[in-house]
Parts: sequence; structure tokens; C-alpha cells
Amino acid sequence: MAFAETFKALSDPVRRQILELLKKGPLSAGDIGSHFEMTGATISYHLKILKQADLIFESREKNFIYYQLNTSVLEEIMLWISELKGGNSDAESK
Amino acid sequence: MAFAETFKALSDPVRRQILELLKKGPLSAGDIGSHFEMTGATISYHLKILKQADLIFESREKNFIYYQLNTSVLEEIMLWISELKGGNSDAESK
DNA sequence: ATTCTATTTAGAAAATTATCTAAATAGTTT
DNA sequence: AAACTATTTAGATAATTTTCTAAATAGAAT
Repeated sequence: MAFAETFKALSDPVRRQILELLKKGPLSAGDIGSHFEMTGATISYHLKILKQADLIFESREKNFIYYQLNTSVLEEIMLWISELKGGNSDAESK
Repeated sequence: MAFAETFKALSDPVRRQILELLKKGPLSAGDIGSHFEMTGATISYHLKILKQADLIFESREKNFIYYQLNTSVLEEIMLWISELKGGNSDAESK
């Protein structure tokens, strides 16, 4: 159940902002870091968590590691939330 | 920005399970607690966090406090995720 | 008014998470 | 191969979160 990991990953504001940055396209770890007042090591830590949650993936090119959004896991989250909303009274329990 | 609070609240497995319990209808704090191996104090702590995140609301009746799902905030979360998914390339940036 | 029941609050301890500095990797360029 | 660049890993510290026990509230029942 990587599900819990995904929610955990999404719970941090820095990580959510990283995802928003990646919305516009792939970025290197350094590029991402330049948007924050943090050391590269800390950014790397956040990237690792996002990676483990399957929210991003990397591709190496030259000296750089580029990160990209992986939207597929977001579907699952949407589904969970959607069911929480939808499953009212006893409509689906039959 | 209660947005961050909501994500934080959703990041804990116990709290997500509480929400799932409430999906079927209102429950008292005690009823909720009986589903977990935790003291009532801890359950109360989690309920407070869910309340602050606007994910649940309470209504007092007799000796009991009943908790209910509040789905309205979930819309916002869905929207955020949905935009993360949808906003690819430069389709909407124009 | 005392006692009982349901729940919360306070304070402390344990566990987890975010951050830093320093060192390690690994690939690039000279 | 030596030096440089980009990034990660390790280990430590600080901050936050989860959990507990004990005490406080508050309403209900006797």
C-alpha cells in the first residue's frame, strides 16, 4: 500500500510546491532548489520522498537529473476522496 | 490558507480511517475510539485535527458528541489535484 | 448534590520528520 | 587523470507529531 506514502508526501508544503513547479515541465534538482531557501541536500530529501511516493520520476541526462511529474498516482487519490464524498447514506452499500 | 491543514490532516492513516468510518454516518467519539487500539485522549486529539481542517464537524446531543463528515473541503483538494494532473504543457498558461 | 459517563485538556515521553553541514558519487570537461 | 559540476548520502540537531497518563469539564442520572 503505497497509498499512505502518497498522502504523506503530499502533506508537506515544500513538496506540493515542487509538484506545482514540475507541472510546467521537467526540471533538474538544481533548478528546483533555486526556488527555495534550502540546501540542495534538503531538496534532495524531499525529492526522494516524492519519488518513493511515485509522484515524480527522474531521468538522467548529462550531469543532470531531471524530475518529472507522474500523474498516475493522483488518480488513486482522487478516487479515494471521491468515494469519501460520494458514498453517502446507503446508496452504494447494497 | 486552511488548505495546508487539510492535507496535513489527511496524511495520517488513523485520521483517514476515521473519515471512512464517518462515511456511513455520524458517530460519537466513543464509538470511533472503539475501532482503534488507542486511548480516548488520542482519538480526541485526532478528532481535533480533523475538526480544525474542516473535514468533520460535531453536534452535541445528551452526553455525547457526534461527529460527521464535512465533504465540502474535499472539493478543494480534488480541484488542486485535478489541476496538477490537467495543467500539462502550456495549454492553460496562455 | 453526588456520582456516573463521555469527552477534552494539559503535560510529558516517544517517534517521526525536516533541516543542516560535511563527505561521498558520478559524470564532464580540460 | 585532475579538477569541476550536480546531486545524493550520512550523521547530527531541531522541530513537529503522535501517543500516553492523569486531571479537568460538562452534562445525565440517581
